[in-house]
Amino acid sequence: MADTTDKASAVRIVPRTLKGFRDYLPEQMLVREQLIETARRVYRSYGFVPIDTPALEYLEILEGKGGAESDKQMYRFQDHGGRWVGMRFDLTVPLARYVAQHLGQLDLPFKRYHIAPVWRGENTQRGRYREFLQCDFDTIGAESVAADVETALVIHDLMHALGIRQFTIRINNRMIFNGWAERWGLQQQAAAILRTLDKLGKIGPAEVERELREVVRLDERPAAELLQMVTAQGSNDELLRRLDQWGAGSPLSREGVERLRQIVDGFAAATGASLRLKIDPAIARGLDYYTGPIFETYLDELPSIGSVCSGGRYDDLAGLYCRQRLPGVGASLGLDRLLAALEELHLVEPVRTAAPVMIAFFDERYYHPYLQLATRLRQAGIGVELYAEPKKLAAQLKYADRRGFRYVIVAGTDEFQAGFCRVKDMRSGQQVDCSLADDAAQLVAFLTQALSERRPQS
RNA sequence: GUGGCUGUAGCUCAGCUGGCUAGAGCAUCAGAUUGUGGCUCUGAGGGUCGAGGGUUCGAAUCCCUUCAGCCACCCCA
Repeated sequence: MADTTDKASAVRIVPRTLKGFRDYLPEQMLVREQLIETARRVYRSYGFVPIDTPALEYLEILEGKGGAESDKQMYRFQDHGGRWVGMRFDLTVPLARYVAQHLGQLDLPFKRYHIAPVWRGENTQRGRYREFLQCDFDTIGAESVAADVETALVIHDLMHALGIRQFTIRINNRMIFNGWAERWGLQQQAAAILRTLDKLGKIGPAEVERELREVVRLDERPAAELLQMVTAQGSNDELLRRLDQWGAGSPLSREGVERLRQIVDGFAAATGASLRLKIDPAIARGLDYYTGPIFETYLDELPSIGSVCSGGRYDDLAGLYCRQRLPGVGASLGLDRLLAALEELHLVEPVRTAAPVMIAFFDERYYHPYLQLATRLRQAGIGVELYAEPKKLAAQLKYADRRGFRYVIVAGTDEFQAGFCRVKDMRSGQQVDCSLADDAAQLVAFLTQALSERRPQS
């Protein structure tokens, strides 16, 4: 028809995606899903339960909760009913609303995990997108250090389960800083000071001091004192001792140091390996709502990509939505950033198939027997893909090779008439014959055995 | 959001100061090998030179705008 022709030659819409928003190819999704599954397993192993919340919230719920910066980055608009709404930029603020709203139905301490996308309209960079997946876990309504220790432990187990061996959880306690600010009457400038401190790793102590003096307008003595604390180096024990001396003039600071000590001790007791948790007085974190211990997790081999799992304690987040004071502690795994890092470090094994076995669609006349064989194997719990069309065997094997199938089943007239099929191991190239008698029992047994053998871990 | 670099085939890139029908490697498809992949050889297909506009006899090449990616600042997962 003329219409069709016109349509084909008419202006085509350019297929494209928004800046910072991405499509995921199957091989990427297979890895993503695997990581998500791992995170889920670890969270559940500590008793965290899943929740979900809407992507969209009333603007008043989200506004002003993550500091001025997240307000600027938030996607906001009026919906069809003229309501001002915003897309969530993290999972912590929605959690606060959620807890306040459902307090009656929740058992405290409430331990939940939440794996969902969040949106931030900031400039993109490697490992930094406008839509990305966060994997949060938090404990609400527990003030004890036990919840802090557990947060560190979950991060530790998480990294381990994700196959990452070279990582460091850096920990600090905001109370130490807050005690200092209190002593000097600088609570008002706290946020600005923290923001400057956060640059320490990048611009160095001298620049930070200069900025503290000139931009934040600190006097010489408090600035020098702060620098002394923040640049302290040494083992966890040494740092605890020094920080304790340093904060001697402030009960709050000393309490913070003591808490840090308890976390380090608890972590060591649980893991027997305290090296992964390192006290770092320079960790500041820009987010305003943290009040206690704070965590950042860096990959030792790629620190430049930033923290892949961060969090901390906030003692009054839900206070904005309800009267009850609800302390909480938790952290967030940045799955997309982690994945970008793993890819760069070549730590992701490319997987292109979801099923390990392929049946070659080799002879059209045996279509039904192929279907029956596939069904039989699936019933036995073996993932099977029947090649989508009858085609040259060489092409099918090539496809199987590229997609990474472990085994290909080849059967044509000769085999079916003799009652067996050939099973080709795609790695070794070797073939074995399996009888199809007795509902293909031999084939099922062979594949079950072969696939259960653990792949050698890289 | 501000500044810098980049954008040529599915991928990685070449194409010098504007000038023949825009190339290579890998990948794809076909054949050599009518029922056996990864190697080899032969051949084929595939390009709005990111998009739009401008300068010019002539633009992948120069200018402007725009979109996207990367890097720095900022902030952060």
